[in-house]
Amino acid sequence: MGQLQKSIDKRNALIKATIDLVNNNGFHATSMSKIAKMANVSPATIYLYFDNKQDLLNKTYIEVKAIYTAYAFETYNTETTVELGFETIWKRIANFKLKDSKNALFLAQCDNTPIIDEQSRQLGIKHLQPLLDLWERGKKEGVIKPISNYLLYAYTINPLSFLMISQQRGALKLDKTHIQEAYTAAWNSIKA
Amino acid sequence: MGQLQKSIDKRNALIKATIDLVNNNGFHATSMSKIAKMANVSPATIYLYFDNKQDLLNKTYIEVKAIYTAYAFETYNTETTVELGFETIWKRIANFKLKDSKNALFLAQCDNTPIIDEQSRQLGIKHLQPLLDLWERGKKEGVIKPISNYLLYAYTINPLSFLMISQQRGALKLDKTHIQEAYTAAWNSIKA
DNA sequence: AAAAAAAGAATGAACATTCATTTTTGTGTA
DNA sequence: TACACAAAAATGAATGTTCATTCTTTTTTT
Repeated sequence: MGQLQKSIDKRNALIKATIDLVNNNGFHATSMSKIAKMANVSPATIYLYFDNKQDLLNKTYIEVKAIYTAYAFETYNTETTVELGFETIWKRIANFKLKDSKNALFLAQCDNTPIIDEQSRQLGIKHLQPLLDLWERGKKEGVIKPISNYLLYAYTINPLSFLMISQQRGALKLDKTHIQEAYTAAWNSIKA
Repeated sequence: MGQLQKSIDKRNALIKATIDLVNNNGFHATSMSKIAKMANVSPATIYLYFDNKQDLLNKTYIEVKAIYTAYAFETYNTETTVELGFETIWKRIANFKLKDSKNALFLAQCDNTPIIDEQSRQLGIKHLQPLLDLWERGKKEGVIKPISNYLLYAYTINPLSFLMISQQRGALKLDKTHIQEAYTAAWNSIKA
């Protein structure tokens, strides 16, 4: 294991610790010392990898967002029909939120609070471009209602965050049947 | 203006300041001194009205939630049809989120982070009971899909939070047309 | 003039960040 | 291979600040 690998491991440990602690206590109750302790590192070492606490949070957000969207679009092929393409992406996203709920919870928290820099937030949005493109095509083909992408997102993708948080809090147990029901509800709300 | 009135004014000022500061900076960056300053009060005075910072936040949450649900159900009449009843409640909620976006934003932030005590969160959920009752009736009458209340909430009410946050961030300008489109999408996703 | 409410200053803990050293790593030389 | 040694990485302790909360005194109310 070379030097570079070791550095990457340490960086990853810091990011993982940040996600865990922010998920459980929120950003405000997560100190640099706690992050350092959980990553088995000295507090001072964090500053070799990140400028400061805010920078650590922003970079963590961007990385998690990238993991999320890479997963979401992995099986998506731009050549398919709009309906099938949408189902493919939607189900990947649903799957991600259930399987990788730590990362999903972290994103939900960042997206609903002012803890992330606006610049990092904008950067995160760009990753969703393939889905926006698909929706534009769907509207042109008359398969999807001619409404704004914000409404499309609000009624198809965003509800998954709510369900994931509910499940995380133990209020709800989602299985394959629920996922299919949820997909049907999502598609019904936006199909032309 | 008697003593009691004066106390209530001060308490209200503290709650208002808490909402404003948490909305703009998040809970972690909101200090008791700043809250006191914004409410024109000494930091020590806060402790005459609230046990501590967490208590202040919990009580603020409960109060805002009560304002929200009082508004949501104000024009609702349990005697109407499920469809009309749902439309009535949904549009009141939409209206609240647009007109009283400060309070709505505060609730969204509390509902998506661990800053609120679980006990206060549970208390807040109880306020929605009339809507849950309506949904149960709708399922019995076969007007609404036989799916869990979590799914019903996720696809009808929760998207409004996303739209409100997007509007708040200046990414979106919602008008009456959008509201009607959003309502149609919401209803389409849950109607039997 | 007693009681209640409010105030500002004080306190001690916790925090983000920096600093002075120590440890580890990589490299050129025998 | 073994060693010296410079550069890089990592550390624990120190720093100065900020914070929630409390304490003592002052102001207001009855």
